[in-house]
Amino acid sequence: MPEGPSILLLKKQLQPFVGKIVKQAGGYGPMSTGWLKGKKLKDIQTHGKHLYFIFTNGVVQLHLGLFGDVLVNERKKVNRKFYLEFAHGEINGYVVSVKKVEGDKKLYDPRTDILSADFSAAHVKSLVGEQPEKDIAGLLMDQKIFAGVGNKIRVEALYRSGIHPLSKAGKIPSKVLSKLIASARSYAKIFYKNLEKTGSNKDFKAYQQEHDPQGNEITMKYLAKEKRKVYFSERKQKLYT
DNA sequence: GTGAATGTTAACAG
DNA sequence: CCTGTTAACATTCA
Repeated sequence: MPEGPSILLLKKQLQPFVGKIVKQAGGYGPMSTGWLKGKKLKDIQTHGKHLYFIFTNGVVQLHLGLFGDVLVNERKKVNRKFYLEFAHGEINGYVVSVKKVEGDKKLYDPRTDILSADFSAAHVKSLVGEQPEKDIAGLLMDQKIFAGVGNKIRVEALYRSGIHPLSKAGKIPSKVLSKLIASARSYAKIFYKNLEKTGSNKDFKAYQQEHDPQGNEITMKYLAKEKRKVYFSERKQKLYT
């Protein structure tokens, strides 16, 4: 379920709970939940694929992994990994990972979040510049550089900016790299809009396709190192080495 | 029944 | 100690 846009939509769906008091918290996860009872949910924030529940006495960081799901006022048959119950309604997390963030250290750097208003293309560009020897496909999945990018956004952003996934980051011309960063952001927004409208995103030009919209052949390559598949057009995406 | 899929992190080896 | 590889987590869909 989760790439950045799914998490952002989740935040929106959870807004009615902001400012409300937790009646009961729990779940079978390893994090203790006693400290949440009777506390007010001050705010909900996101960064990339992370969701944060902000309380006065701590922060709960939630991640959905590959199979995670969060339901509002609904339950599945299996036990909840983490939940918050309020006087009216509840938030139920399944197969999520949860941990408490202690103290008031900075939670994240919004400049790297492709869905944040504070995103900084210049900052991300300089981070990419620090690892010129790496393949661009690998860096796109690095959450410290491109927070919120998942396999789908990666594949589509590379296709839309005409870059071969195995290009060396340092060999990509500055202008082209800027285009890639812009593509990642704009595709994430399309992704979000589709989720909001229809509940799913199937707007793919390359991901899991055999041909692109112009009929060009799409190649699938299995990246053994990360155990993920990338899809691209040999003809339209230039390999920089 | 089988296999694949939007992801991270802990544990281990070297 | 640092770095890279492997296992674990556990669900839904085709």
